[in-house]
Amino acid sequence: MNEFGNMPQAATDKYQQQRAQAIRCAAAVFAEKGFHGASTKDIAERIGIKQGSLYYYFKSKEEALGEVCLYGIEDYVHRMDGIAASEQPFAAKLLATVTSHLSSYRERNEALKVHNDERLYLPEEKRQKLHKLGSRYRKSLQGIFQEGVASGDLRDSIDCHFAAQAVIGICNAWGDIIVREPDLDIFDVTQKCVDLLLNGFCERRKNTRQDRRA
Amino acid sequence: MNEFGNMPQAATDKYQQQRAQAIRCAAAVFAEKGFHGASTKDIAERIGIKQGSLYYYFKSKEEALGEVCLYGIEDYVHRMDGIAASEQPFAAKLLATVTSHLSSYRERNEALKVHNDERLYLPEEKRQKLHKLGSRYRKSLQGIFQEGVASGDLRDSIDCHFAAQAVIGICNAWGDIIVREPDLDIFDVTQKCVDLLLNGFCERRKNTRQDRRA
DNA sequence: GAGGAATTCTATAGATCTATTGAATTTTTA
DNA sequence: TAAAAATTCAATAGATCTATAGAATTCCTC
Repeated sequence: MNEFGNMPQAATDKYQQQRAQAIRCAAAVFAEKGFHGASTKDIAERIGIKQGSLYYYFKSKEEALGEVCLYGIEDYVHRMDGIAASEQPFAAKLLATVTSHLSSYRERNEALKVHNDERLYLPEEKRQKLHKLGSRYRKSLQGIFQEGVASGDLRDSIDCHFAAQAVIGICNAWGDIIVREPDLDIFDVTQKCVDLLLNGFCERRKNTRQDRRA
Repeated sequence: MNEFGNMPQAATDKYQQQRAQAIRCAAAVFAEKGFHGASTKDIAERIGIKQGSLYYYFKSKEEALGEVCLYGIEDYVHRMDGIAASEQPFAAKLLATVTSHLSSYRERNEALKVHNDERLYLPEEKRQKLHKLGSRYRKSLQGIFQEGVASGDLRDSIDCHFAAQAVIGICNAWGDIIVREPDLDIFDVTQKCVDLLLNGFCERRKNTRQDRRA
């Protein structure tokens, strides 16, 4: 105990590292059992400490959930910012986006799953914060499509909102599969995904502009 | 009480109807709070009975979850069987599939959500049964794509497994949105979805075969 | 290695929650 | 309408689970 009781020493490096480890453990447990199905005992055991000690790192179970959710998406939201701001042609941005999204599933699949499935159990304020991050992601993606239309790479009849959500849907569906099947090649899936988005599945007489570029 | 204790009278029509109503209430509560987050008291209150009375309709909370999950997908799996077996051209089957999938979200969104998010908390046997239904759905959809390739409507370079999962991903993403936004027109979303799948988003010089048919 | 700071532990209060049991009530049947 | 069947209820055992408090232990620094 220290002069303030058992308050954590948020300033120290060691504390922050151990907390980060605790967040990853919590992610694994929440991903497996869900927020309400996972007990603080489960999480503590995964970390290798006793149940009560968990509260040295988190004020509550809910706070732990918040940290896991944030950890799950902060990374790929930031990568998305970079892609959207970069000076690449449309097709390259789309490819980078899909690769990034699918890679997130490999790297942080547990935390990402928790974010997708459990964030609604967070208190309003925290949920709002995550919602804003998600919106930023969707808007960036939608912006990429709008640029594609403006540059003439895409048909001007397409609905960019629909397109962005469709991409997210495909990436989430295949993200789950990628997690289940570790031998799957992300780049291979990415290629198929981009091919669908650009060209569709329909038989074609003539090569498209994209095909000729490749 | 009857001669067998308080056993439910599974044979009677009234019992089956009330049980069906209980399943729909359970679906709503599970959808809102998740399986572990929802208590039997919550479910009973939604039905309008006391907590203990719930066990007249379900052997356990887990059984209730199983019934909700089944209710969530049985309908659209069966509709899918019908579509796959029908004698329509490829594009019509694809359109029917997407419409059916999106409509399921409107009609049974709570149970469907529960199936998607909570079925992993079911005991092995029940989960297997649902998994088989899901597989049947995926295989039917994949089969439709294979027919499309065989008939020349689709490029023979496409990966039908990828295609089927992509369709499911898009439908799930847009299904969620459709539930949140009641004013959205399902047919409009369906059209955009099929257009993406057939033609992609890319600018095109020549009309495709599908376009000319329309 | 002594003293203070940081970390973990034990123990527990108090609030759930599931499932069971037998009684009470309502509905149906004769 | 009275008996029988079906449905609901109240009460509770027993097993959780979260969060707290203060003691015990480990770690670091001088």
